[in-house]
Amino acid sequence: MRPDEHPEIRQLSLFKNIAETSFAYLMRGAYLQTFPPKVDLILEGENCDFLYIVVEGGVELFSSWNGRSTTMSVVRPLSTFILAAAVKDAACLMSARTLKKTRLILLPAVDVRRVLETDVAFSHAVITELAECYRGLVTNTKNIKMRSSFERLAHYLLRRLAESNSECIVTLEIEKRQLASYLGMTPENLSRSIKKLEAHGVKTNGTQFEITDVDDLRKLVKPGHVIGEFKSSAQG
Amino acid sequence: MRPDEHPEIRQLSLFKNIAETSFAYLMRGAYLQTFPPKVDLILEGENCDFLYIVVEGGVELFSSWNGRSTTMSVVRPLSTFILAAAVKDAACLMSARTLKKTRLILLPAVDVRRVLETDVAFSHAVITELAECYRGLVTNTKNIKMRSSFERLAHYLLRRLAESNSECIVTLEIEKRQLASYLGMTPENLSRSIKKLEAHGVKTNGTQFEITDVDDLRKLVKPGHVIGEFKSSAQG
DNA sequence: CCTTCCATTTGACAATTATCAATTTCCTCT
DNA sequence: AGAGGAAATTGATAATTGTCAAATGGAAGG
Repeated sequence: MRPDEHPEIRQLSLFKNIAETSFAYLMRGAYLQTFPPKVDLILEGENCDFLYIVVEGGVELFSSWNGRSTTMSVVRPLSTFILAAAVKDAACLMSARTLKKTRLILLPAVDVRRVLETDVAFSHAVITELAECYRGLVTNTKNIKMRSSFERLAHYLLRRLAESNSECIVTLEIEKRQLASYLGMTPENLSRSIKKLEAHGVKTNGTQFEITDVDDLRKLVKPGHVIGEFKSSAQG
Repeated sequence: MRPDEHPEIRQLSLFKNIAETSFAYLMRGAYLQTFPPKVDLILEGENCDFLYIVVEGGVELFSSWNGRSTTMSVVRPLSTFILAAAVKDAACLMSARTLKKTRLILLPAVDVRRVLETDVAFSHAVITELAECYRGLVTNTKNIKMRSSFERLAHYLLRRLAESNSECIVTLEIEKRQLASYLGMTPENLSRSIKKLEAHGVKTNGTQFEITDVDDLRKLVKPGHVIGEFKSSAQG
């Protein structure tokens, strides 16, 4: 891939401060590839050969066991995923599939580990990234263990609202059954929870959510204090 | 603290390969301190001033929200905790308290970040450590989301059995209510689950568990394939 | 040795969440 | 536009998990 093909990825926190030669080295071995929707990219248990960058589209990280399956995270542009496995040269703990048509950059994990050895700035960026992924997951785990599914939905909406430009509109960017899986509930119960939200200042219409009474939602979520900062996603 | 006072900590993967001067620098600012049981060490939300090393005893990492509380991890000697917050100079996402009389080494987080800037070997060790913590938490999250509380208990026992020297004996090193919280269930339900285990090749006596039929347990846990590697704990 | 306290256990019950089946709605493809 | 298929919703029911209260047991301290 030509390094200048997607100049925006140079701005990723992982690459922003690394040496030009390091970046060029990484780009030399990089693929740019476009995948259709619902394509499996990674099967958990397999060794991790690439660090992935989502340039366009979206990728779902999920896990399956014994007939069950759960969405761990949804990765949007521009971000990387499966960094932890790539640097450790270890088996992936999550599977990955495209949500829709998706453009990805694949960096060979060997190259990543190689640059890690030579570029201190890259090491530091990886440390920061991993620490953020870890802390995102900590918040996630706290959510799952301490909040009910209804509260998790409310929390999710507030988080999305904080990320959005709008004062009161949140538009889901994933299907509801994937949201349900991410939140650790069934699609049926998500449906019922969404209905219950109407009693708490949220009007819904398909994938659109209008928060008419933020304070009411906040009463459910009780953010700020400790548990859930409004950012982070965790996709190491 | 005298660097030679606890030579074993030099063998921690975090410090094993760092320069002598780096290690000495870290030790120069280090405290060695002994705490009684049930002492609060960290309150989540507060900024993180130290990287902690458990030399003796045990520390519980937990989180509280809205009257609820959950054990996130139990840290045993010799390990560090709260690394992610320390390197990021960020607020702690978990609280910490001693389980029993505990001897800790406190490394000022500023010193840790300082050495990070100068010692490449330390950077690499931190990367590995953070990646492992992250992956531990991923496994944890998968457990909580895909297994029932009874299955989580069975999984926990097998994990502890794998760590132990014994062929068939597992001795709990934490109180049952803490185990319950760690596993995401109530003490009452843990009690009932332990009883249910007797039908699956486990004899119990207080904190002692004798696994008389490992295969039966394995049938419940279905390990190996993907979900749960038998190590890791996650205490970034 | 006894007392006291607290963890654990047990039982009854309630709340939450999942499952199954049947529609309905929405999206895509022709 | 219409048909087909998948997603979402709804209702009924079951399973899991949590809550409350009481009884038991074990460990620490006098």
